[in-house]
Amino acid sequence: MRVTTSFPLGTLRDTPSEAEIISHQLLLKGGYIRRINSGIYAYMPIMLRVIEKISNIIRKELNKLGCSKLLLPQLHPSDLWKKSERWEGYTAGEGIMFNLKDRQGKEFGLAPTHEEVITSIASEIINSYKQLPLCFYQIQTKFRDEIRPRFGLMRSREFIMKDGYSFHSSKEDLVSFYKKMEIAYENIFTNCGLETVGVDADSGSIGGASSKEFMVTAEAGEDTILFTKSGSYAANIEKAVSIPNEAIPLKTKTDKLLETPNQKSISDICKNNNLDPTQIVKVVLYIARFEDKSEIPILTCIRGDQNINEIKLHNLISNKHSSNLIKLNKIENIKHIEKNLSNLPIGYIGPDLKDTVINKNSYWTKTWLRIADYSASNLSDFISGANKLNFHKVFNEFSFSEEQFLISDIRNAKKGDFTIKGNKETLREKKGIEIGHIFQLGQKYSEKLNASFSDNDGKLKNLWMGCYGIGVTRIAQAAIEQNYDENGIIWPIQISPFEVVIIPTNLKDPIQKNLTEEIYKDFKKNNLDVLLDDRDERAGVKFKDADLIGIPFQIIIGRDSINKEVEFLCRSSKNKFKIASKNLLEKFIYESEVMYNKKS
RNA sequence: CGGGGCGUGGCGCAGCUUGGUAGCGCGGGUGCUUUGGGAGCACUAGGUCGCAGGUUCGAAUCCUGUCGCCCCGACCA
Repeated sequence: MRVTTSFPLGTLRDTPSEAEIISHQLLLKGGYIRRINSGIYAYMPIMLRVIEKISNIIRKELNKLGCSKLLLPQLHPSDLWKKSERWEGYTAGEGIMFNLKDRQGKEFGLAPTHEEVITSIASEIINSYKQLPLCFYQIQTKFRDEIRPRFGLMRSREFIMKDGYSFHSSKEDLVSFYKKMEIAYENIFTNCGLETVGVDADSGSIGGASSKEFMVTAEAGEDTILFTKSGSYAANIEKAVSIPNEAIPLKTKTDKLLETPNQKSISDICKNNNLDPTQIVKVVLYIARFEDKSEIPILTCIRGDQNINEIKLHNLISNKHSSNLIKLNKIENIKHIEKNLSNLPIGYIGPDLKDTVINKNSYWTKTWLRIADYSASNLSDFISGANKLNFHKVFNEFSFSEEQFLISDIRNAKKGDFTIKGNKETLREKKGIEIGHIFQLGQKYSEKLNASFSDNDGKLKNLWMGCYGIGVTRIAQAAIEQNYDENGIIWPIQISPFEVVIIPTNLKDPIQKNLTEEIYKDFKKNNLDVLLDDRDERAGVKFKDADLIGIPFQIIIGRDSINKEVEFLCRSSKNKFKIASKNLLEKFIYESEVMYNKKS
């Protein structure tokens, strides 16, 4: 490609002020993307080449696994989503699905994901176990009306994703395919030149049993991952389990009230009464709203030094209830409290808070769903709220009985905790960017959408499903977050828009011009990804742009042209040397092979 | 949704406090010089100052409303 005739660069001299993180700044400054609206970007020609490289790597690996590529519609009729019972949750309130009506008044959603559509198709074309397993995938734009789009392509409202869906006749087959997919994913990310970590993950609103996320570790990441040094354990903090530090036993052994005026926080109580946070049980109230419009008040207990993991809590409540849990809010809004609760001593609530505080005329369920984390239920002597303003209470031999409490893990694991593996390893913490996620969905969608097949025993059974996502545009940005320097991007060669850029320093010199053309044609003839910066610009401008856009190799054609010599420069190592032009092609092929193999 | 910030030419910004009809740097165009790390000089094009009201002889500037964007949080997978 020639910059002047077919490949305009569009680099910027100043960084647009909207960009906060380095990868976003470099994408904008390098002319890769342009913002059209909040979370909506145009991919410029140079960006599209990166996207296509990533797509090709994905396609090769998935085809090896026997997956078939297809393309599904993006406009989905609401009835499909109503069948899976996700329409309300995805459109109402803070749902993320853009939705609209056609001229007939029929409702549609703009696809954030494709489980419904693919399951509906699979149910039509799969009749027999003999057709299984099958895996379909597509690479396509997804739409999500994010509450807060940010960081460029990291969390945008329109983004390109590879999503794949597999169908199986048994759970065992699903599990074995899932494991193959896990390896395929590792290959894909390695082939993209990325360093990733696989972690146990929450399966979220997609649903399903087992799930694993692939993370690019980077400071700018929005997820927190907990892991051990040895690699024996790695999980997203949303899912991570651990053993908290030991509690300090409470000395006071008698039931009594503790006057604690204006001591609403754990730290206040500890400071004023010479207590340790591990001697306190913290009670947090929530209200859970379900798809069927019912609302259940939740009372949670956890040890004072620990924090509630609302995702675990969400999943726990969701599993205990037949309708979908749409929203879980802390009870802290004064208007809500006044409307539904009476005599609630905020800041002084204990695990034995009476059901009678819930107003008779409230539309909430009239009993608390009481949930205790293990860290609380393991305590029998502790301090907690006395359910009386300005008083706490010593609880002595209190029992979190299973009749009254749902006892479970609803705690946030944190760095420094011991793992549950019993090997005395402690957890470390890093930020990560989620670029891939694989799920064992099970039969959730095949049941709801009635997708069944005849098994070899002649019985009609529901399909077993897996689903597998990769954020294509997110990979591109994550790769930059992992590979840049003060001059710009340093692409891994596997996903770089070009493998090499030719920079003639003075095209007015006929000797340089001729040599440039000679070399460019030679590279083209050998099917190499080569960009020729044939602009009538000063050399410095072209050097700056070449560094900024981050092509891994640069060929500089200058004064030494007279001797048929050029310079060959490696963007990442900054190594630069002179070479006779007749040896250039061979040298380049060798060096690029080394670079490809180094990471893949 | 809560908190903070910002909307002035393609990009980055100043001007606003104290109203007088818009400016700087980069970028664009033309010419000459220059030519290995974002060149110099000269000329030049380009903006109804987010939008709508209001105050005033006069509004980028003051007032009211509104829209949008960015950041932090809530939330979300």
